[in-house]
Amino acid sequence: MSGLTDFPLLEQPVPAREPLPLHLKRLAYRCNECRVNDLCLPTGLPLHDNRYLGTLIGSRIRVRKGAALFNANVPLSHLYSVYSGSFKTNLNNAEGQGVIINFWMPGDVLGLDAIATELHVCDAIALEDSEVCPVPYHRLQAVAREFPPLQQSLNRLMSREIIREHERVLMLCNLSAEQRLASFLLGLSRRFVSRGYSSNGFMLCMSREDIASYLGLRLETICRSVAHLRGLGIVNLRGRLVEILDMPALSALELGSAGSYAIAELKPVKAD
Amino acid sequence: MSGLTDFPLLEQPVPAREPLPLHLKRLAYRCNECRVNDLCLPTGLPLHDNRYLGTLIGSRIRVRKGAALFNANVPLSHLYSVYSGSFKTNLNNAEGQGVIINFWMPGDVLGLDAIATELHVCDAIALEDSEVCPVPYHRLQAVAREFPPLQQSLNRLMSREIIREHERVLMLCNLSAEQRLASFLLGLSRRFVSRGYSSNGFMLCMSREDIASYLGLRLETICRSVAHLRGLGIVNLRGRLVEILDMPALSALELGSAGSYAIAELKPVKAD
DNA sequence: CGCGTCTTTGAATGGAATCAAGAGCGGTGG
DNA sequence: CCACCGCTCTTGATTCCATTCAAAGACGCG
Repeated sequence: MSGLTDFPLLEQPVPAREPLPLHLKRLAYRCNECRVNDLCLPTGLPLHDNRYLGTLIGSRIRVRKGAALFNANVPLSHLYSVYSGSFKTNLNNAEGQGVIINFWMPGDVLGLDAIATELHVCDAIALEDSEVCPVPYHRLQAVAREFPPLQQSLNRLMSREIIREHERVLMLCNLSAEQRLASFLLGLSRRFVSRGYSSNGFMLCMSREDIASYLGLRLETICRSVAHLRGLGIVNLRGRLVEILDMPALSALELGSAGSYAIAELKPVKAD
Repeated sequence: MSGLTDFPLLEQPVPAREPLPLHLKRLAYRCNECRVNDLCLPTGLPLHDNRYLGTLIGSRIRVRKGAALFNANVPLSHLYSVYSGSFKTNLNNAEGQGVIINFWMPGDVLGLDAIATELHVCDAIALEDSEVCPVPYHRLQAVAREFPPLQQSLNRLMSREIIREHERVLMLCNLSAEQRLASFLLGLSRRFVSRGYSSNGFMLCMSREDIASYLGLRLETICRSVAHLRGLGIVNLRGRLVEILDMPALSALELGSAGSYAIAELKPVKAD
């Protein structure tokens, strides 16, 4: 609204090909060395060019397990990129009904849904002790104006979030409880892989109730579905420790009986 | 990617305060006189300034009832703003299961979900003979670079779409069939109001099956819920003609029995 | 160890899906 | 004008899956 005058940095924009002033270099380096920069805002930017980002991102913030990173109806000041740990975002209506909108892992950017109104719409709660990189939103806008690839990256993040919600709706409308759970585990697995972790062994950072809320079910239904998958020998899931034993079978489950994998042939296996 | 060279217009950007060349004026005028420009891309732009938009928006395209404006997996060339008529967008998975992602009315902008991959993810089908204003996407990016309020407007549209999906998920996870229908009718009503139409009398442009898909239900369930609301004397809904008889009661239904409006007191009314 | 929280499992219930049949509606053509 | 057709919509009977209510077990933490 008020133009660029709030951001003295931008009145002398950094020339793209000249060496950076020292005070920028230190911060810029942070993104370059970050393990998840390819998932975060720098997505698609040439790495040597995220000097622009470096001028943006403040020092990391620690959030204790159970604490809120932000709450609904609070003005949007920063977007937050998860550096370590994990979060859930929660949408509540006036009557106290709520759902978990998403779980967020390192590299994910929180707060995009607040851009429309400049008020947060969700509560963001840390699922474990976590760290985030704060990105001052108005400054981001200004920098993105000077550096179009950054704007593009932001556009893509928002669009991808729309698509993710599309897929969630598809799940909620078409899949049974067990299919939803299979889909959830596969989704987590893929996300761990893209962060360099194992695809078939990982730790859940959320409770059964959180999973239920995310999948549009009750926690008892999650327990029953877990028990069933365990009985089929597809996953070994005890407490929050997940081990996927038969990835193809899990994928077949997610897709429903139409899949090429013959689910009917899976026999229950006695757990020892 | 390829910079500005594809867009000769932008190599001599229009100075913000000088009179527009004639060839721009004609098109710009179109947005100014459009009945829904305040819902569309020009949202929040000073009207005298949507000269920039005028350079963007091509002449309107007509789409026949039942025809596709675009299909999934097709490269994103344009965003489309609905000028008249209405559309549905459909997301299908590999197994042929699908859902309706949204219904689109004049002023709504279609295609934002394609920005991440530059491929459309949905099919967009006209529900009646319709007209859209095509907005070439790459040109839009370039113009938005020169004219930041336009970029802001685009950001807000995307963010609002994320929020809309949040609310849809909340509905799918928490509301009964009848509450979903109430919520759907109220949503339509509000959208008609913001377009200058009656809040309590309108025509549905979609079939029962489309409504069912949107609400995560079966078409028989829609029929039953409609019959029940009719029996309660809350709506007069016959075929595709909707008349909301008791708006407060409908709102109370949407919110569930926790609302201040005493649903229990509503007695079934004999239809004549 | 004891407490509270989270998780598991069981039995009964209920709401929406499914299966099935018939009614209404609009368009077409004789 | 009416008969016919296809499509959408409506209603009924039954089934099934997830919810609800309930109680006990496991786990982590002070």
